[in-house]
Amino acid sequence: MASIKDVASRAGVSVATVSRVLNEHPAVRPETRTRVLAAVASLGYRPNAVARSLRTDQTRALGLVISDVLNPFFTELARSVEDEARALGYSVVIGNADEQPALQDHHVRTLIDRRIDGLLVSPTDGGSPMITETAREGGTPMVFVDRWIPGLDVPVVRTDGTAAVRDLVAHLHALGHRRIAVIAGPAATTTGSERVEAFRQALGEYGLPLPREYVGQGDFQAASGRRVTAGFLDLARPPEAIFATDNLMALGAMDEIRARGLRVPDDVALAAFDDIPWFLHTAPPVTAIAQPTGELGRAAVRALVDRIEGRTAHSVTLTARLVVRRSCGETGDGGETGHTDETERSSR
Amino acid sequence: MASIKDVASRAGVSVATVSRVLNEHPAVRPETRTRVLAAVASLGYRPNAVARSLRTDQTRALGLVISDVLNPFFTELARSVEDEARALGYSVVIGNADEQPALQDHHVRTLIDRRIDGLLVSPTDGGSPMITETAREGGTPMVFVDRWIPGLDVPVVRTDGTAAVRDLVAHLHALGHRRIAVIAGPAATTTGSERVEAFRQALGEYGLPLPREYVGQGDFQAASGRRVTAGFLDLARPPEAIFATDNLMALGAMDEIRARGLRVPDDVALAAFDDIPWFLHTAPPVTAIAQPTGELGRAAVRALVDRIEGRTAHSVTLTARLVVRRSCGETGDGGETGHTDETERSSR
DNA sequence: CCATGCATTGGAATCGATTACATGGAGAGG
DNA sequence: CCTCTCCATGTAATCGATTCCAATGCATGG
Repeated sequence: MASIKDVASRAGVSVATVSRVLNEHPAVRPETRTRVLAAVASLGYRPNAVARSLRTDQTRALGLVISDVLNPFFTELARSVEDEARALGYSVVIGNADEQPALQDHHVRTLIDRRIDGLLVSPTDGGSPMITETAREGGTPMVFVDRWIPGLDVPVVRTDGTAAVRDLVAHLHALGHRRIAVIAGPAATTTGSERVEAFRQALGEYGLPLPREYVGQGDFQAASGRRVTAGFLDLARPPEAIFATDNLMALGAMDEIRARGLRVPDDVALAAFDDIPWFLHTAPPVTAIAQPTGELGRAAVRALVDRIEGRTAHSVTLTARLVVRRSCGETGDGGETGHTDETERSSR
Repeated sequence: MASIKDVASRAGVSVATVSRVLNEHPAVRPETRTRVLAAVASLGYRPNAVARSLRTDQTRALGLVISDVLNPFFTELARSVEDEARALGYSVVIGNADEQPALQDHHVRTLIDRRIDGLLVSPTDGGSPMITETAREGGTPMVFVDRWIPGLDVPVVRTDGTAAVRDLVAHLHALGHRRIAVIAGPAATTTGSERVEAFRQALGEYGLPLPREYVGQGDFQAASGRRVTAGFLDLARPPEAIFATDNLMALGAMDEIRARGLRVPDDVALAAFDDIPWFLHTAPPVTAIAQPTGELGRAAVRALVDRIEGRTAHSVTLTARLVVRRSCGETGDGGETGHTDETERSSR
């Protein structure tokens, strides 16, 4: 592959001049500039980003360490992150932690070794040493997205779901449900604990209890949703409604309910945190709390790039909203009004 | 961040010795080795991958340019690619082409500028100049996955779906469907044309025609599936069954069918290419042709790494299989036997 | 006519590693 | 006791860019 030296000798100038042309330095005679550009074109020369990075100490790449790529929520997040990053001139290197702290650390370490300019993380656990350390040292700019680790001086871009959770409880209550259970995420993650907490509080506002046996411990994966749901359905007094704190666990819950020959919402109502296009097409369509995922990803990138480029980054909190479909029962007004605008979403 | 020089002076040796220790060069006295390792640990030194890459001319990173990350098929592919790459000591840099040739070229160019060791592509179009050029020059090892561009000397790792398509047609025929339409993908992609061709041929074996108006042109996105389906349903003699050549277009088809108040499979039967966990949970569960996605990704990485490391890479062709559910109608034997083993899949 | 200044350009150091080659010392063999 | 090896280590070149500083040339003004 042609290097800057080849271009220089082809154009009859020094490498310094070639570099200046390429970096649009003003002090280059137009005629020289043309000659250099011609040499560049004829050789098909492309600057070596590795060499440039070494010299300038910036890679124009961002790292994104995600909890689980197979979860459509994170897929969409990753996509919007990449979009915004590209718009700002950065590439994205993704690492999939698969909800495993060890894998997460591996990716963080690898990314830092590669000297990415900044790191976007939705932490899998509550206090990975690798992450807390890089946050403390402040060598690599970092921003948390979706989930975060308390007590660190790192901007957080996340969604507040408390209002939506309250709306959901109101919805369930209005439909007559009183015994409501929740499938929790890992307590070590903020989203895992916050959602349950918001739910417990909202139930309290309606004078509803959240007994211990109605809180099942999941891990944000479908299998755990199924296991927890099995436990609920085996209770002497099984719940009338189940709230899964993420979409994959809701999927597992549907599996288990269906496997027992029960029906949603007739036998058990079901709702989920994190809306995804597919929820429109399940039987029945699932009532879910929707995060502004695209905006979340874009805001996270902007915050990170602010930090990288020396501006002050601010935390951002967006709000989730309830999308009522049919998995909790029919409301008086017929539930969802029409399919048309919802379809727009799944078709992007 | 500490550099190799810092380690050297801390350990009282030269940088060469430090480098030898780090690269497990045998000619280092054990005592020296210990001293260096101690310095490394006390400084928390990590080698700068950028500098190393510049010198060794390898980045230990693979590029993956994917047609559409939001498509669960490609998400799963990306995940398995990352898994296998990590196992072999490589990182993966993903680029999402979003079915746009221009975006695809942008990513290919950026990745090559970053001097990735090899490139995995599922081409969006039939002959991007950027891709054909890099394939011809042979500078960066390349492997096609899922889709490919004919006429290039590039290994291809793909799935052969002709047998599964034939099974599908047999299934539809057995259920009494005779007027069967297909939603095609972009003709410029191999998967777009092959699937339709296999379908046409299988229909022929049953003496069924595939009239022009029963072939709708889609682009692998949900919206196009919806549009094409609308066209089908507006025909004087609408088809009894629709075969969508990818999962997103099947989703769009379901949208349109449902929006018209029609039912699957009673009014129109539906089948899709590419199985995904969600198809189990739609109403009704969708009959689909499943690719061995994980194996596809892993085989692609192995082929690419073979090429990178100087071994000869071989093309790989895996076979798809039909997964019968209920969206084409009930078979005599009751269709799917049970939910249990299928559930395993969605729970991974 | 000379000093000054500006516009261009080149030389060379530098980023952080790897590695060929040189060097010095110790032990072995004669 | 000298020389030849071999082992361990250091010196320095190198990868491909960027950028500071110096040098050159030409024009302008006094």
